[in-house]
Amino acid sequence: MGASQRSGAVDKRRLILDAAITVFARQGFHHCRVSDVADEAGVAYGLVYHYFDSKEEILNELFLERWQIMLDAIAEIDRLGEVPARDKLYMVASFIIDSYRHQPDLMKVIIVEVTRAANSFGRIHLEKIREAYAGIAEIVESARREGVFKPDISAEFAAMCFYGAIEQLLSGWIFDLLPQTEEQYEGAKGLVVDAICGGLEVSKSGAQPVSG
Amino acid sequence: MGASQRSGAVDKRRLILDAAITVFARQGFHHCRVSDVADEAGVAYGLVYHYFDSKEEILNELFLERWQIMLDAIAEIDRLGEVPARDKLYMVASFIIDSYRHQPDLMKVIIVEVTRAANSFGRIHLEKIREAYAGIAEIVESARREGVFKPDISAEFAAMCFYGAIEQLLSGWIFDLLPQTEEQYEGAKGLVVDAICGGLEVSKSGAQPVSG
Amino acid sequence: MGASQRSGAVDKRRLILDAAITVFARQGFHHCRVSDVADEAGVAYGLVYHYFDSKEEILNELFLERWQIMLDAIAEIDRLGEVPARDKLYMVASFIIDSYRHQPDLMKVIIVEVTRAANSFGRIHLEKIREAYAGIAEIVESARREGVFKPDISAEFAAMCFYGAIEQLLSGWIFDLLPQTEEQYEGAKGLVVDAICGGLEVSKSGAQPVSG
Amino acid sequence: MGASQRSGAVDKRRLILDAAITVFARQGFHHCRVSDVADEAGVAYGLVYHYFDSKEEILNELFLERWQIMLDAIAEIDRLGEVPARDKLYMVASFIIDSYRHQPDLMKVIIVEVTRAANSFGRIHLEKIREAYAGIAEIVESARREGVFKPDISAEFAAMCFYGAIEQLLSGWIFDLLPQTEEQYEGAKGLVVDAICGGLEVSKSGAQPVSG
DNA sequence: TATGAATGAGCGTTCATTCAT
DNA sequence: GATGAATGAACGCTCATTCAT
Repeated sequence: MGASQRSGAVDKRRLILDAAITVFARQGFHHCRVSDVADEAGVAYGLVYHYFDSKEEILNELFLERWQIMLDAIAEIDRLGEVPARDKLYMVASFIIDSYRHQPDLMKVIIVEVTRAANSFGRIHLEKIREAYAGIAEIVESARREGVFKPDISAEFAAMCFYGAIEQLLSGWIFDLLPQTEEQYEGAKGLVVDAICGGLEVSKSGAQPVSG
Repeated sequence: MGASQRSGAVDKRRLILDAAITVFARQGFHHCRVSDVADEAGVAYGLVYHYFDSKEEILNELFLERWQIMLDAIAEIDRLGEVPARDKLYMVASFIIDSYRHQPDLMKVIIVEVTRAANSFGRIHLEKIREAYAGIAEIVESARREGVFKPDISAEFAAMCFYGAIEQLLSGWIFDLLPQTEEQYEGAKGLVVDAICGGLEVSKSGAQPVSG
Repeated sequence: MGASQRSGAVDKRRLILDAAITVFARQGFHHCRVSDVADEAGVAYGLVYHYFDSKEEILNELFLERWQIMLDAIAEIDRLGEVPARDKLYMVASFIIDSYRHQPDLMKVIIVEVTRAANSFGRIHLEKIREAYAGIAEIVESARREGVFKPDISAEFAAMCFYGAIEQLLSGWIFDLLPQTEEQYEGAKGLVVDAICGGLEVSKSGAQPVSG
Repeated sequence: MGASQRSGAVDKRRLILDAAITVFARQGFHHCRVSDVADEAGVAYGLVYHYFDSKEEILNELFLERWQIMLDAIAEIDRLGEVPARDKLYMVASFIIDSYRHQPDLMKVIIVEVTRAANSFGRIHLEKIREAYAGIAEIVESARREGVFKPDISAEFAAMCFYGAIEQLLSGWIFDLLPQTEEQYEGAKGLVVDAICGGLEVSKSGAQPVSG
């Protein structure tokens, strides 16, 4: 943040963060050394400690930076007025999937090292993580109030299912359990919303096409 | 295997495995020492290495032991004849949630340290993990063939959503983001199936109550 | 020594000693485990401690057992009356080389792990080792007194050269730096005596053929 | 290599190597800890691993460093033109004995832990060790071709005897089996050459005094 | 005798972090 | 800012040895 930003100058801090994404994604946070990150960034590893207090702080920053963007996006989607819940959820799914599409390594790191590793140091981010679920829950809750979503499935519960399904898709891509093509990414957006909102079962009402 | 099994005799190997569950769950695999496991088991440090080749092997065994039981359960459910897909999925959800209910620490370890940590050593278990998804996918595929489930959502995709939703619920319990009561556990079984099969949206056909 | 010697019964103690020779020679004393010795002997490794106080004691016994035989042989050769010094030295060389020929592993262990490792635990055997040199020195000293050997080369010095040359030959065989055939072994006996007694240089007196 | 070389600055890498010589010689390679080396050098434990990959690498470097100097010396002596073989061998003996005189600990380490321990890791240095014998053998071979040395003792064999005799002398000094005075060292040079070249026996031709 | 489970001190190695330059 | 030498706590693993059976 406070790093030199003179035009033309290389932002070493950013360089290190980006290198960390690559290295954490490739080797895993616990299986890489600070020097691996420094090497990837092409800087002396002492410099890492000039910009960051610890190895964990790098991960923290990577997570917070990206996660906040998502929180903001969800909040913004949440604020949209006359948009149907299904469309809002499509936008959320879309945002998360596009995040992976554009920065697969970063999302891999966030999911593998933070989101699901919350028992160790990720615990400090639990509140932030919960915020995302809460944001999604609000979308669901609105729909419940409007009678569009079933009343017997709590918004919190529904939000967890929805987010869980998406994160599982990302995990599938991350670990090469699902095919990764542009079509898959794009199709997944609608399908996950269809699956969760419309359900897997064939129904009389049918699945309404998403307008997004 | 070759451990003493006379009634009354303590199986130290089992003791160590159980202690490992406790310690791995409490401190995380990477934040505990082998001596922590030995201490928890009340055995000498070296005995751990008498029974296991490495710290990782303990985790591997914990995972494989439990995961195989789940794979067998899914396979068995899959083989059931005239049972509706929704009921089968209920049984799967039920099995997984009960697994957590009865052995929360073990499931925490499996999810946090193996299932979602597949980028590091968990990688060696990817095939086993994939088998679970495949088992669920078969249930979905049958339902699709019978016209009960939508044809435009692939079985693999649906299985990922379904499993992801359940694992997210477990994560919610693990990290205290969702309330943990017997009612919650029990209710979650039906709700997650309702959510995924019937969808969140209110539909004409309505959500059929599960017969399980 | 005190082991059971009932006819037909296998002497486990001897079994362990022989296994130790094989294992120490193959892996080196420091790079093998007691269990390796037990495995080679086909006994439980607890039994090793029934017969020996420690791993080192096995080596000590192997050394002392064989070395004493050599000391006795040298002493006996030394005592021979009217035999020329060169013939006596031939007999010594012969004895040592035959020892290697018949028990290469044992001699390898003795040379590699004891004789030249005298800085660590081998130090306790220094006196025994010195005895061998002293025995050879006596043969040389007699020859000096009789005027057959040069007076300006002390017997101790000469003994060291003689023994060193032989041990080096054994090392050459042990480490495959010299060809190992029956002819080589046999020829070496005479050649090493020729070299040390007669010298490498061509002389008027010539090298007297050994009568042994 | 990259260590600070400004005058007055201490080369920690060299410091560690020298400390290792002292410690390896005193306690033996297998009976000392890396921390003993670090303590002796007065540096932190980790610094040893900053400069060396392992404990063994330190020994390897100590050996290779010194051994190469000896190989070069032998090669140079070998190349000398009109010098008699006996004088060349005197120079070789002289070089080795002086090596011990000036760096007894280093030579002790090399002989005890590498040269004669070639069955374990020393095996990797066998080729280097063999080179020394080959260098000496060339000197002998030249003498044989010129008719100065006996034709029936092969150069390789003679070289082994010669080197073995010298190493045995060093062993004698190392283990305090031979008196260590400047006179002893100096005298040994000529005596070992006399013994091997001229032989122990009194001959008509007599032992020519060495011109070195 | 014979077994091998049990013990625990010991050691090599790693690596996050500090700091002098 | 930038470097990388220096630090040392921590930890996984080994294995000689003991001991209950």
